[in-house]
Amino acid sequence: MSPSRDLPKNYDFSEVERRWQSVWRDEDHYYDPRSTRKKFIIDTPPPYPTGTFHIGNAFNWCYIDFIARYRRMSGCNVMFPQGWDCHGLPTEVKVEEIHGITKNDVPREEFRKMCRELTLANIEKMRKTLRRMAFSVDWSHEYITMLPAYYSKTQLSFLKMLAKGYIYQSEHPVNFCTRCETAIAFAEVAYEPRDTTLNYFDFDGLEIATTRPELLAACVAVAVHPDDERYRNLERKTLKVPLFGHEVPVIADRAVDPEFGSGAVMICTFGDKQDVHWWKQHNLDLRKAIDRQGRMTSIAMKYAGMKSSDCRKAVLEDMRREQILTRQEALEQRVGTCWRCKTPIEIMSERQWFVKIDPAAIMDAAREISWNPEHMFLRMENWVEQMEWDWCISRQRIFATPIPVWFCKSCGEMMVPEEGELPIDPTRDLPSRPCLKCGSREFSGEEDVLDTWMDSSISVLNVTGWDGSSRSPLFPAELRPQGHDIIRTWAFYSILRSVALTGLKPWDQILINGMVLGEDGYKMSKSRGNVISPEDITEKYGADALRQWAALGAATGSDIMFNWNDVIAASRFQTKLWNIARFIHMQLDRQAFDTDAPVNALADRWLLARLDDTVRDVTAAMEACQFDKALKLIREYAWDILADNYIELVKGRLYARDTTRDGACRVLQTVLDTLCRLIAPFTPYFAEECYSYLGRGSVHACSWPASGQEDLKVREQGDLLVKIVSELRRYKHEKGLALNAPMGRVAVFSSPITDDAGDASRALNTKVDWSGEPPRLEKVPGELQFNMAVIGPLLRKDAGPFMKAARALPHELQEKPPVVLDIGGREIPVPAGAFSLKYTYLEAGEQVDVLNVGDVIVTIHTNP
RNA sequence: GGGCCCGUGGUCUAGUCGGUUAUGACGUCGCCCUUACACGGCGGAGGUCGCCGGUUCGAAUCCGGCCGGGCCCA
Repeated sequence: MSPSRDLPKNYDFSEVERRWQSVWRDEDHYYDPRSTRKKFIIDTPPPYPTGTFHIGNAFNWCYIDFIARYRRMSGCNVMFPQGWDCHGLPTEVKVEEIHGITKNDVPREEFRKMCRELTLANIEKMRKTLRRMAFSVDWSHEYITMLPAYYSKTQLSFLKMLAKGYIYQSEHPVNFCTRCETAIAFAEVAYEPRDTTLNYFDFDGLEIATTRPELLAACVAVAVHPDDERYRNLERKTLKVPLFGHEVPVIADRAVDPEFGSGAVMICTFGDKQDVHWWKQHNLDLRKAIDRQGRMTSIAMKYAGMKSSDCRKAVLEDMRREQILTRQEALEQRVGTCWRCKTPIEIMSERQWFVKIDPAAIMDAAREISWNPEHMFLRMENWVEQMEWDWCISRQRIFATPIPVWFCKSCGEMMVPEEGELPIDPTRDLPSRPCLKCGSREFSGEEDVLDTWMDSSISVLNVTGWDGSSRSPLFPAELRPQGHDIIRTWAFYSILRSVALTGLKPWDQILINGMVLGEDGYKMSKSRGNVISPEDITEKYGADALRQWAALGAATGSDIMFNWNDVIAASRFQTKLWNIARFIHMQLDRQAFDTDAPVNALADRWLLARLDDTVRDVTAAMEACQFDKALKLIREYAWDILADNYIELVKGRLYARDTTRDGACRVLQTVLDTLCRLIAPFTPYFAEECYSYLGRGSVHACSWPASGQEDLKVREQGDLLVKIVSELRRYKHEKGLALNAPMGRVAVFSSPITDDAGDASRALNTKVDWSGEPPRLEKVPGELQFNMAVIGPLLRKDAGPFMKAARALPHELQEKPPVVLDIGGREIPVPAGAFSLKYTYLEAGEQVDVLNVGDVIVTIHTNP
């Protein structure tokens, strides 16, 4: 049964998108575990549930959805899971804000419950946006990292890596945020420019410059450059630290910059990363002057208990009073800060948990992955090459996956749970067995929790069904899509964990998308006021238009500026295509046609040949994730080739009463069907609506169109036909004739086309005669035209002299080229198609205007 | 300071392992309400492809240097 083909005059995206969203079923996008089709698993990024799915997420998801839909149509069994990366500080802060408490005011479990409730509400809001955008998510594979089903896997992965020796605890300098009161990893350190003061002071007779006077109590040595003549006599001496009085050694090290400050540096534990190096290298003492809350410790003596910033002021004041502060200079420096709260980080020595980093193994796996765009691989390489410390995975927070270990209270032995007991919270649960070493039943649970990246870096193991014991047949995944901002975190940690737990790369391919910038070219931010949400756009122009913007706004991997113009252009394309569909259905309904009619007319065969080319090129672009190219090709085909050229050319035939229109109807039906399929991954609502009028079910259940053999002859002849008609249209325009006005008789000579089924004639509203013979006109030889694509590669250096020699030939030889050509004493063969002679024509007998279209000559009789 | 990316008509952008007249969109100007579409059609104007040098018969494309912008990292 055929549905009504009475397409509404206007495409109402809002009504259409709402309708199909309610019709589509989640089950249509489920991965089928029993299927024998080729699997295609996407390790999608789990967003942080802030409650808003922003445009950067939407951009990222558009890429994923284009691929998921394309792969499904290509016959793959696609898994497009949706994860939520829940744990972390922002939620803790938000909960404290909402409830007006601090995390220490309520029991840990109570606080976690508040975090979970907020997170679930946020997830629900974000799901709505995902559905509105028509992302074909497999909701049966949704995962939420804060729920036991997921974090028991995080704990399992911890135990596995602990058993394999990847994880250890150690007292080691770590980056520490004193506001969040937790250690953080290097990847979480953001560097920011700050104005500070460089303070010169007298250090037991030696001038020292420091930006951190508050760390004087933590001073463990003074360093100078070994070649610095000024300090030659100081080596192996000790100096007395001002205000504090302890003795520290003077050491020589080439890493000291003699140009900076006074050329003498005080080494503190720890002012910066360089201090850590010196401390290790020279076996220096450890003096902790700042505690976890950022307050001065007892070694700071009279300054103990002060905040470090107050201590800094007090120390400078005391230096001034003792007249040892000699001068101060303004200095701009880059300070490491906590990426969440922007508090300057301190480097502190603390007992922490670490994951060993094996750069070689990680790079081996990274090299096996195909990176798109390729140069993104370099970002990974650069990051791995400069890794210096292992990955600190312990955090002193609450809303996170607990580290699943206990310590025996009597002997200190570490105890871990059985795998079957997971998940556990060691601060609440107790081991099922007594201490293996001493038999005690008294334990203290580890209070530290895991870095959130420990959750998200096993996303691929989770979706491929890893259970800790064996490798899942679904592993590795086919694709990891993500932004370039998290290569050093998520991509890096995922590869590390995959190598550690399975010995394999996590994915075959990684596709990197750029960042979304505001309309002004800057990063979107509330303070700048350039934020645009996906809902702003879907309300005005619909999800399909937004999706087109994502595809076409930038080449894959590049950053993309948001641009209303592109969204508007996208919605116009939909309007255009809608009108094309309306026109086609009108023609199909106007008069019954034979659906098996032969397709003979040149224009009809040409349209199919061009469709075939388009399918081939779009498919190649989709395979390479070049969505801009793919969508551009589709638009060109629909708008230029189909609407502006083909339809204009065959309109007359379509309006005819006879059966010459049957072939065109048949072709139009095919083309509309194929176009809907090609556009389906990009504009799922629009494609579905258009396709529904064909009465062939859902376009999303269709197969991706296949391309056949290229038909070069039909393509060339059809291109020529279109070119001739468009040249004649321009001719009419220049003569001030309306395009449908009658014009003088047209004759085409030297034409490979001898029959166009009368299409040109009807389109131009005049008689058109086709002839393979040359015209009987007086020819005047003109310019010689060279085909550089032929000449260049064949003749190389000889190309220049060759062209010169060819130009010097008499016209007869230019017309019919000789076999060889003499260039300054040497004879070289003349390649086929190297050049052709262009003619101008004079009127002969009757008055005609002449157009040259390639090698074809078109005459127009000025008197009809 | 290091690594990577980018610089193309007024604006945004394609092309970048060399090849005839440099792609498209928006804007702009002119003509056309031709029975799918004026959210349309046809035509035009507008470019030293950041600058300088090199390689080459030929460079937006390759190489070197410089200038400017961005991202990441010291």
